[in-house]
Amino acid sequence: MAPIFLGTHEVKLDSKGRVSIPAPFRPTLSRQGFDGVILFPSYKVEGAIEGCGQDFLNQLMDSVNSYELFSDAQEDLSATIFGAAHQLQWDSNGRIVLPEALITAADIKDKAVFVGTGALFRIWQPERWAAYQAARRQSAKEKVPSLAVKSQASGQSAGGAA
Amino acid sequence: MAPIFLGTHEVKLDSKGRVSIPAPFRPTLSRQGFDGVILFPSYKVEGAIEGCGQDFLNQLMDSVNSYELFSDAQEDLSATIFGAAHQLQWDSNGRIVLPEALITAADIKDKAVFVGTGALFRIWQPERWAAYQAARRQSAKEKVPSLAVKSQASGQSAGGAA
DNA sequence: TCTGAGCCCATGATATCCCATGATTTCCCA
DNA sequence: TGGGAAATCATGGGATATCATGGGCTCAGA
Repeated sequence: MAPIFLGTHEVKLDSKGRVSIPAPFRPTLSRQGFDGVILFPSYKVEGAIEGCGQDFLNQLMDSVNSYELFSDAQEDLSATIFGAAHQLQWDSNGRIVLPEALITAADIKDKAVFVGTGALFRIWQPERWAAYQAARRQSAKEKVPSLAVKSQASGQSAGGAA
Repeated sequence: MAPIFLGTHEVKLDSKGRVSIPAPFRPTLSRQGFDGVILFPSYKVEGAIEGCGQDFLNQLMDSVNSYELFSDAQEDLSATIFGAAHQLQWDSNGRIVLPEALITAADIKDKAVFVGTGALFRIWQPERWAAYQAARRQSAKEKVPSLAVKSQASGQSAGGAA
């Protein structure tokens, strides 16, 4: 089955910087080979953390490998994504410790929001997520009226996947 | 599981020139045959040390052999990589002694950064890495979006067995 | 004997494991 | 269909293992 992350889940950071991976995400991740997640700063959206499982990472590796060895494009990707990525295994309660670097990058304080975006998910500071979501909605309405209607009919899910 | 080096780890050189191999890298390396690393001056990036395990070296050998025997390209690669490579076994605490030649080449003083780049990793002098990362990130932003999309789109069909 | 490399032990800091708790949610049965 | 029992989940906190690092000791070669 295609690994799919859906929905929005707000969680708290405890005193140790731990967060629970939303339970619905866990089976999807486990199925990909290991009980954990891979996190990296989003290369598309400033201030968000990108999350995925082993599968997506492997695809990324393949993408990278399809480039000529030591090519510029390979360089950019490798240095940018792999260098900033964290592979984190969750504990017996399904929690991980968010790395300091990512907490800073996303400006996360005591709460975080996990947002499923299909093949991967994002982690946001709650207010930022709200703002981003609002902006996206607005943008969709202005630029693609017909899509906005279609998107409303199919529910909330279309909003965050852009 | 695909051997993958991820993340950025800063370590210190002690008075004997020893550095700890970041713990997350060690299982990946051990799985490739021996408890150690192979280091060589980066072919692509001036001032960085390239690191890998046995697997990547084998892969490199194959790729070199695919060039015409005695070609210039092979000559370059062989001389640069195989000639200057060091095979280093870590001690009971997971440390290696960085060879003088590599320390000089990378201009490393008392700190070093291990950066995972997927199939291999790099060792940098911290400031150099920061500068390089910033440059690459910028470059990636301009070039990578199409790649990212490609990778996502192919996600549903391609198995994760890489 | 001197020098250097490798080996082992010590230590503080950090991350991991494990158990406990309250709040929901799910399930089952009447 | 309503109520209650059981399971799941998010969260807290203490105990334990791991890691990075520092320093001393030993053996080999010069």
